[in-house]
Amino acid sequence: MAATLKDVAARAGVHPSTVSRVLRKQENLKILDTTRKRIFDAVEELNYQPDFTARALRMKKSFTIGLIVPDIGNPFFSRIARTIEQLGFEKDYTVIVCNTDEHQAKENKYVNHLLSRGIDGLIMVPAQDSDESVNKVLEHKVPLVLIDRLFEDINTNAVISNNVESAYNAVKHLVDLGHKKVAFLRGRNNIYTMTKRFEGYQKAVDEFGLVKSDSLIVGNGFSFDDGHNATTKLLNCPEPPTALLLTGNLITVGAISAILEKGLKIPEDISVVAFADSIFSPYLVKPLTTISHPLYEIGSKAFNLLLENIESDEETLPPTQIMINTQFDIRETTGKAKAA
Amino acid sequence: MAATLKDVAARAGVHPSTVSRVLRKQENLKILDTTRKRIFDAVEELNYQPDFTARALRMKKSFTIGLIVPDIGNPFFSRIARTIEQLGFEKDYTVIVCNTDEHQAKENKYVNHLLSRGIDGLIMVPAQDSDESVNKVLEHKVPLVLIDRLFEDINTNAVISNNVESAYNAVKHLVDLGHKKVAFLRGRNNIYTMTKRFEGYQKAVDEFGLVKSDSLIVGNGFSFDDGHNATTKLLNCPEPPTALLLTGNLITVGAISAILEKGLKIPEDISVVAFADSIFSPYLVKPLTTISHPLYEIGSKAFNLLLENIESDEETLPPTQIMINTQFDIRETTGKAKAA
DNA sequence: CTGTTAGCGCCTTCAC
DNA sequence: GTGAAGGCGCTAACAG
Repeated sequence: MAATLKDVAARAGVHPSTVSRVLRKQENLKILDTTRKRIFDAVEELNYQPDFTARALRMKKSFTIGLIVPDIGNPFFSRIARTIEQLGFEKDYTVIVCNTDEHQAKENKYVNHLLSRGIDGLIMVPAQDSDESVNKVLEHKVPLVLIDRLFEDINTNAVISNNVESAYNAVKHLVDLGHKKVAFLRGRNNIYTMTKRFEGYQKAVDEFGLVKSDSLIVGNGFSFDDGHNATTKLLNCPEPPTALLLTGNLITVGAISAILEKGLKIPEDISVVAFADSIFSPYLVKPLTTISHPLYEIGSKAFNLLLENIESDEETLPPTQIMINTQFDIRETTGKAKAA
Repeated sequence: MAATLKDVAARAGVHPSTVSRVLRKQENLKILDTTRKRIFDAVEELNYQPDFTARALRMKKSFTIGLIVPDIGNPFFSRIARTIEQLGFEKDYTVIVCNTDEHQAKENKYVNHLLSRGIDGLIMVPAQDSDESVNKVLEHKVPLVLIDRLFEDINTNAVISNNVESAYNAVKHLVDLGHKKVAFLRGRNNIYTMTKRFEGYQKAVDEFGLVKSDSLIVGNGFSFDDGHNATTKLLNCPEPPTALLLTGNLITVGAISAILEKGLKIPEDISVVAFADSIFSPYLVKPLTTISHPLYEIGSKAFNLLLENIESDEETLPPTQIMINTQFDIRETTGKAKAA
């Protein structure tokens, strides 16, 4: 078994509490003479490491934060996670990663679990079927920062993107290229980002007098298959759209695969703009025109906001919402609309 | 503050230990009469959740496993992490994710930290500058499974790939296409996978009488820039290679960008085979010929092996090493060698 | 079947 | 400056 405070104390010939003090107190707040050396020697010899669990129990502070995301396998989330973990490391916080797979039930289970673990704070991308778990966290007065999605009727800390504007600009770009019929491939319905992006899409459709039809709004999931199926369905229409607005990494890959399977050319036959954050985007079949996120910025803003809340003496700070601008890169998957 | 066992006990008019038992013991092993109901009611009313930290301290079991990888932002690792987390969830284990960035110092710090946290097991991709941290984990008798890399002189559990064979086959494929001058872009040196892949490369070079030159062995890092710079250097040679064997996701993106910047065509001017695990691989400039890993399989094999070790009564089980075969997909980045 | 007692390893009063 | 005592919330061993 690992050495304990008591062991160190015995070996150094002092009381455990003394060891505890020496090991933790700032180097010399209350100066100790040679005891100090004896203790450090003992620590060295016994290879003593304080027991984190015991300390957490006693201090009601775990130096642990939770990170709940839909899918850490998705580059968007994994790169944000990377940043958060890295900044946490610098501040001695450790992060527990949880995937909800967009399931509310999993999210609830995780939230309960993390709460009972005594995490110091939580960063999460809510699955958003309900606000149950968010409220639970709030009730427990555990610092919380939402990323990418939020509930408009709950005032929480959040780091989100300018979805409406991003989608609007993307469609406008297509309009400038002569497109009149633009499809919107949404991920799961009722998700904040989707609602907002759809809002931007709609606004542009109305403003520029594009073809408006429910048949152009397709998809209901974030996976490769979701993207593939929705696109296939679209392309099988008698008069398919000439451009696609894709709303996620995996959806994008699925859509591209469906287009290629159909033997269509991008952008000659169909243009594509995607919300995508893969490092591979610029090197696809055709370099992909994307709306991408400054992932490091999102991760670090979220982490710092959380840390502020954790370290604040106030029980709860007034919520802060940070808006991050996406980046729009016009590359080669968007081109002139085919003449009708 | 959250309710405690004592609170529940008081409210139910029983002793805390009784509550503890009722809440934990399998539904009816030793049957309790109406006390049970009183307790459950109290739990309900107080919204009681057991404190995980206290339980961990008492039971010396944290239901937590550590996962140390170089960079969770890299799809190879993030997708493995996803699997491990998911399987952990099913078994009530929670996972702490750590990025080493290939730095031994960070790895050591993390290992110490995780150990002092009392993790039940550890899955790691060692940074491999030294075996210090691996040995430390072993000393502490904490179940350990290595992924992707191992130390040949330390007998540990591990899930690795058939690197030698994979690299050999890739080069052979190039040879079949007429290539005589194949470059090897390695990631960080002294890393198990690199050594092995290089071994396969060398074997093929020797066996098929390819051009053998140190100038064809370039690169020393896993980043985009590493891939970009190494490739640029290669292409600036008076007689550049006609094919490249790339050994990582980011290296691949960097290499492709360098090739395109030079105005060269893939595969007409230069062929490319990559160890790559991005979902985007099939849809690159040219669909990428890849050696890819069954990531779910790697993650689940690793997790199950770890779980076996955690749950075993033996203090240490004999180490198991599992070899996983990569998949070779010939797509369109490899073509006939240019006539000299 | 349920209460009592003890203690996991640590930190924090409060004395001396 | 250092020791002693108590307890964070829980479980385990032993009584009854």
